[in-house]
Amino acid sequence: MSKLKIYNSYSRKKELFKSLTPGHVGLYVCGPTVSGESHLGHARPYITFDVVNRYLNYLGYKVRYVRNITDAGHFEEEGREAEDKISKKATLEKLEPMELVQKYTNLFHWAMEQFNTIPPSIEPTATGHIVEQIGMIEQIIQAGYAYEKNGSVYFNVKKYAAEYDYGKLSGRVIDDLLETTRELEGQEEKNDKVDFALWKAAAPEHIMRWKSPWGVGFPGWHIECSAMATKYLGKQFDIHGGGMDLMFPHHESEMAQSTICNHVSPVSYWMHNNMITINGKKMGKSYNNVIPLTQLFSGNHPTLEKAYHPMVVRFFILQTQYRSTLDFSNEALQAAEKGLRRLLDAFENLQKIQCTNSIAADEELNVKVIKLVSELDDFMNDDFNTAKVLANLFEIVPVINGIKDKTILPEALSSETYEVLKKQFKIFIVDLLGLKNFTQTDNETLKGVMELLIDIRKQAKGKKDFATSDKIRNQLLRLGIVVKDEKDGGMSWSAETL
RNA sequence: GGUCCUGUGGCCGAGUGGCUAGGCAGAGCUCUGCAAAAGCUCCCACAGCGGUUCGAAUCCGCUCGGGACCUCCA
Repeated sequence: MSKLKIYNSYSRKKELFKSLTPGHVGLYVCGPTVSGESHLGHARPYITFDVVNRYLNYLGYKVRYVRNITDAGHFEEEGREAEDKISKKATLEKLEPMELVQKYTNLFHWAMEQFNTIPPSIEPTATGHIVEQIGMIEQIIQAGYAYEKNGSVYFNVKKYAAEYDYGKLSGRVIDDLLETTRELEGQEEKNDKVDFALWKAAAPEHIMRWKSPWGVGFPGWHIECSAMATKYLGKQFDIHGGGMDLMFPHHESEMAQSTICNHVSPVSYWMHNNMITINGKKMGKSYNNVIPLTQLFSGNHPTLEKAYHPMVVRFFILQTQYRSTLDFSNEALQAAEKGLRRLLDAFENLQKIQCTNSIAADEELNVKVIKLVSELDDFMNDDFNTAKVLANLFEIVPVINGIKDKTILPEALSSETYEVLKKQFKIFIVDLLGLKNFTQTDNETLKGVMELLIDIRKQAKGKKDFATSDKIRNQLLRLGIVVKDEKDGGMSWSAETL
């Protein structure tokens, strides 16, 4: 079998994965800023790295998965507003900052549950780690790579870049950065425009504020990840994940801070997921084109033709390799919905197939199926190519359906093949891709009612009373319940969970 | 303006130089009381122009288009 390879943004190559501590993996993923509601774009990294987490577990690693909650608030362009995003919104909504943060944290957790993501092992908050952040800043100052100005502390990027490879991760050249013509306010404090804040002095109206050796203020954006990753994963850890848009300046700066404090480059493998686009443009608040998750699930948004179940969204995201952009459209989401339903139906039908013959009657088909299944691991090992995994699963779907419809004899495949099929389908669909049925069939009352209706319909059909049987089917359809006549005279039903 | 990425059939998307990706939609057929579902078949595309090669969607160059980052951003 192949071995896991991960595309490392730092080297821009796929590299064989080797964990620092045998049997263990440290995984850090940049979490949400809880100053507002999560949108579709945010869903991608959390679903992507959920699969990474699941797969590493499947490979037998004990994973410590750390994903932070940024609740301290970053600044609007430094100095421009003299208050951070969270405190500003709090005033508008007449809420306590922590009340606001709590609200969006809860909403985020709810959405993650809807997506069937496994919670991280540790979910540290920025506000809970002010002490560690201050400690790190002090170390950087002592090492001579930061300076204090009017109660704020800045990182000396030029000095760092002279000795280390600042810019390599994001493919940036310091000289180019210096030439950037963009004029920002509040830059005059910095010795150099490429320097970034480690600590910012808080203006009087700034609500979120902490005491520090440099006065009352709040931490810079990048330092929280350095502090929390170091605290929970150590000076060096295996994988750091996040969206591509965080590569610069966030991850670049994070790497610089950690390198100075810990005397070693912190991360073995940097992983970055690509963006979700809408009409070709990145979904982001600056573009005013975001679709909040609550609205995506409810369908209550001008661009949405209908509601999309979280499982459909998850499937939609996994149908693409995580390093490619993924374009949102109603058409694409609806295609995903149909595809997912077909896959899950086949998965369910697979469980029902019974077969005991040890020799496959159709050797060619048997070999083909075994090949398709055995490739699944290779695809995951190739930088988590869930798109290819799904493609192979879909290639097996007609075989399963054919057996169910008796156009293919169950004996075509050997019992051993069925065992492998059932086992691997369960592992990949349920355990690794985290997909689950999104139709409702476990409500006991509904079940009872449906049993009755199906019984009546069967009787009607038996008497060729098609008016009655069609009435039942059509009325139920209007309620979102689909009744299907099976080949053997039986009837099945499924209902939307909405 | 700088740096980087990208352009695949009606839509979404895999693609390691040679072999049908896959999903959805569309057409036909089979099954069915009719549907739905399912199965089979068809639609065999790689922005354009050059080049390298026995052979290129895949490598190189140019042109055109799209995007990301350089500022908060998943």
